[in-house]
Amino acid sequence: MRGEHDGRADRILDAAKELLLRWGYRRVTIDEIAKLAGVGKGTIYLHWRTREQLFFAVGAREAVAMLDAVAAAMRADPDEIMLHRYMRRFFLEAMDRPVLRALFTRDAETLDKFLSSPARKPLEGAKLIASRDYLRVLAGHGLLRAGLRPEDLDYSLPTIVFGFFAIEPLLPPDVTLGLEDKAGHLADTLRRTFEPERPSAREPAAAEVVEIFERLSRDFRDAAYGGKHGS
Amino acid sequence: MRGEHDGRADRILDAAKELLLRWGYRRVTIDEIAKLAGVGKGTIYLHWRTREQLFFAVGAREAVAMLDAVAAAMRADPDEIMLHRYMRRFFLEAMDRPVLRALFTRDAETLDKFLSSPARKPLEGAKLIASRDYLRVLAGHGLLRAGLRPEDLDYSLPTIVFGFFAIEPLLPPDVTLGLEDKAGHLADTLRRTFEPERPSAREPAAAEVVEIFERLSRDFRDAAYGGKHGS
DNA sequence: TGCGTGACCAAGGCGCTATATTGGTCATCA
DNA sequence: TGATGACCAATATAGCGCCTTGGTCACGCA
Repeated sequence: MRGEHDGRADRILDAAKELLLRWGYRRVTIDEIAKLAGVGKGTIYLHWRTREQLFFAVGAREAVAMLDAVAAAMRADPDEIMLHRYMRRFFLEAMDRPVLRALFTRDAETLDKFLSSPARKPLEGAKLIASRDYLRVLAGHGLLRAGLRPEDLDYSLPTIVFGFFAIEPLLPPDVTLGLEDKAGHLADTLRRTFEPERPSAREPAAAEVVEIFERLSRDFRDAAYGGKHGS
Repeated sequence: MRGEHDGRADRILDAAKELLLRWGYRRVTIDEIAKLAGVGKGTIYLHWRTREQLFFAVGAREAVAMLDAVAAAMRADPDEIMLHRYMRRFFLEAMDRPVLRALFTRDAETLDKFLSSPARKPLEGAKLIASRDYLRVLAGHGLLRAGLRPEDLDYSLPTIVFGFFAIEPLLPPDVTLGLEDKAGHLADTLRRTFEPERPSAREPAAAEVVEIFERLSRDFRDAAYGGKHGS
């Protein structure tokens, strides 16, 4: 059931994404997606079991693109693996991708019921924001505050990051602050709260961290295209 | 039009609050409130112009109670004026008051349309979380990080605090963390992000700060009982 | 004589039925 | 043997009276 990679799945995901952003989750029908993608309706169900799974795949593919950008940046500059640098990029990359922006800012207009749908679960939450593995590597290399254990971040880190995303739809329209500024404030908060004043060298940890994000990216890719086999 | 303080307004607000918490904003009718308060329906409109204003007053009165508790704590212990101590108490006091908890966690079940109603505006936002005046006093007495101006906090501070409230309804039911722990994490974040490592003495600023919160409390009290005259 | 009241009214909400839409299946076809 | 679209049950929507309810105000009681 896997293997036919003529890009048909991507054409379908492209169609679903475009219609999602144009009309919002509730108004997009499978028939429309099939027509726009140039396939029969049944074909969609050869790739994903349900409508929900299909839209989950749309999000997962965006996450893959973002994670790949993150990993590339880390390969180019090891400093980028620092928690505050990573989350800064995370924020910027996510806000630049309409689907992820809608997801993280909980845009009810676009996502509607999808916000509370079970298929979303693997996408949301701490898993994506910062895997336990990543934090363990940081801690192991002296890149987190002394005495701070990865599990200490389970609550604080996602909560702080969540705030910066969730506040977006509530900001008055006349805020002069740009995305870069906001990302900068987020990074500053995380650096002061979770990182040591004089961190160790980043290079020793870089390869390991990059590998973690590459694996995360593969996981999301598998989840997106292999949705047939459940989450 | 002001002056009859036989506690009638409070009886009405008590009734509105009880019904609000029991049934949610949408299901509570003015008739029910009047009956429970033991007054005629028209009497309610002698105090507030609209249903919205009445419910705003319910929230404002809760805010008054919270601000009074805050001011009392500051009077008892000047250390309490520190930003991280204040916000710790703010979080705990707000989460302990069902109406404020619903307001700050954006509990849609309870508040429904009231969440987006215009009458809410004076209640929400940075005004309540930390007035510019308060931050100016802190800065003036060396209780904020050097070089940090009050307006630098306009975005970061409410955003961080908002995150800790707004994450609440999204937390899995099995989180073992208690309110005190959460408040502690919030305080820790704010202290490390916004306060100096070795802050000056608090006493010199205490009286000024207390006065600011007392004034804020009075403003909310006026807004609650004098709703007839607009927000 | 002026505060408090509840009958009153327009406006919006709610339930009900009939109709249309649509997610998902599967017999059929190339 | 993979792709398709007619088909179906389930759900959403539109239409439409009826009922509820926010807000007013003429009246009467203290």
